Formats: sequence, C-alpha cells, structure tokens
Amino acid sequence: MSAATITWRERALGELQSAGLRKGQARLAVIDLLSKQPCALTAPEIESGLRRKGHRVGLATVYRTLELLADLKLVGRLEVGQGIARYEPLTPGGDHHHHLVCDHCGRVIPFDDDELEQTIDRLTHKVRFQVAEHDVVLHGACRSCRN
Amino acid sequence: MSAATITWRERALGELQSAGLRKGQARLAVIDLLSKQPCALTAPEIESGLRRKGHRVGLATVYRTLELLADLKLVGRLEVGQGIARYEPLTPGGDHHHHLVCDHCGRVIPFDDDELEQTIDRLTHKVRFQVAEHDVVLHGACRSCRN
DNA sequence: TTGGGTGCAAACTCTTTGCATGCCC
DNA sequence: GGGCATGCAAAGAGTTTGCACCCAA
Repeated sequence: MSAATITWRERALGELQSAGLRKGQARLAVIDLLSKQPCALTAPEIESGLRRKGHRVGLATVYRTLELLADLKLVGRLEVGQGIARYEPLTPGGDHHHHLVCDHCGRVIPFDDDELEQTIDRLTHKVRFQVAEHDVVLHGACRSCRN
Repeated sequence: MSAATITWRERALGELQSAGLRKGQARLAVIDLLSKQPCALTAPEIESGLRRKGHRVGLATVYRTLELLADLKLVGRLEVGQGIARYEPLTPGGDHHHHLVCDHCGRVIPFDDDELEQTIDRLTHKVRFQVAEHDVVLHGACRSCRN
C-alpha cells in the first residue's frame, strides 16, 4: 500500500501524533465526521451532526479543533457569504476545488477546472503580492432554485 | 456627453428615482461616500467615515442602505475572510476587479486580469449552474507584511 | 399630510475567551 | 500525576430587527 492511499483521517491522526498533540474524544469525533463529508461544513453544522450521533461536544471545542486543523493545513477555511465560515478536509495533491454557492437556498456545490487552476497559477506569479491560497466562488442559482 | 460618462453617483440617484425611492440624507451621504471610494469598505468603516465628516448616520441605516443598493445591483458585496462583509460600487461594463487580501494586516488590494476574466467566462458556461456573479480572492502577505 | 426613511437600542448569530474540571499520555 | 483538552458560560463583534419619530414628496 503506497503513501498515496493513506486516507485523510489517517493522515490527520498522524499529524496530531507527530505534532505531539493529544487525541481527545472531541478531536477524534470532529476528524471522523469531517472525513466522511464531501464538502464544506459550518462549525454549528458539525456540532449538531456530532450531537445527533450521540457525542456531547462543546461548540467552542469544535472551533478550537477546526482552528488547530487549519493551522496544520488539514482543513481549509472558506467563506461564501452571510459571514459564515465553512471548513473542509484538504488533501495535499489531490482534489483541489472551488465552490458554487446558491444564493437562494444556500447550497454549496464543489467543482474543479484545470484551466482555471492554470490561469490562477500564472496570475499568482504576475502579481506583486505573496500569494498563499486562492478562492474562487461562483454565486447564482442552483438547478433546483432556478425557475 | 454620452451615457457612458454618467458617474456612478448619478446613476445611483437615477435608479433611486425610477424605483420610486426617496433620497433621504442618510442614503445620499452613503452614496456620496461610496462614490469616492476606490475599493471595498465595511459597514462600520462607512459609518465612521460619515461620522468623521460630521454626518450622524445610524449603523443600521448604513446596513439597510447597502442592502438596498445591492438589490439594485449598484454595489457588490464581498467577503474576504474573518466574517466581515465589504461593499463597493459596481459599474456595469467598466472596472470589474478582484482582490488580494493580506492575512496579516487585513489590507484589501484590488487587481484585475483579462485572462482570468476570460477563463471564468468560459467556466461560467461549462458549469451546470446559473452563475450570476463570481469572486476571486487571493490570500497571502502584502509587500509590507512579508519579511 | 403621510408613509417611507432614519436613529437608537435591543436582539440574534457566529465566534472567541476564561476558567474549572477531566482525561490522555 | 501533570498538563493539555474539554465543556460551559460569558464576552465580543458584526449584523438584523422593532419601534417611535422625522422628513421628503
């Protein structure tokens, strides 16, 4: 089994280990839930998801865990409007993507596009600014909401 | 003088007129201030800017005015992180741009790029989604903050 | 005159912080 | 056992809403 087949969850646990951080039940629960999610969730969504599964995890702990995981580059933080932060697992080489946001129902739908990535890469070097990350958000109406 | 030389401020006042909306002193003050701004401001920034000029405008009114102007497509709403909304005048054909955000000092710097716009235009038609607007945000360190 | 516009204050939501307790190592 | 991790509650910040007064048309 090659390194490329390590799951995000396994990688996250390894990163905690090598950073000398503990694996408390709250952290494990948040990592578990995130690892099963295809796209970005808000902190309150994560908290209620855990509660529904019987975990009693403080919302503050969810935020602290997400901040920790973001510092370790294990999750990405994304803001798509309404001043709400969303978090999603990051995979190193793999599935970099951006988001379509439906301004009617609030749905967030991931997409990717190679040409877009190439264009942004070129742009990143053109600009007089040290670019670390980029976000592209397309706003509009999803298939259910456009009439 | 052709239609193309109408200023944003004049257009905004015209839109209010034809929508049957009143031109109260607070709305006029917000429109005036926005018309002189090159890039996106937050609602509290607008409020304190007006206060500094001697206007007494409630923060709630600033929000209500910005929402109104956004509905009329006269201003764009932009979120660059930290859950803070920023607003800037929109000109129909003209100066479409995107933003560099310094994650250290919080500065927001506008930029534009034709290649990027073309790529996003193509993308907009490729995607199974009705796209109304798009935002590109590059995060990183500005020239003052990178050491 | 009259109803939309405005200011003030309170409410709401998301997020962060303080502190005492608990549990991983 | 020691110290990081956690939960609860309170504090903070941005934004929205309720309501009475005011002013543009």
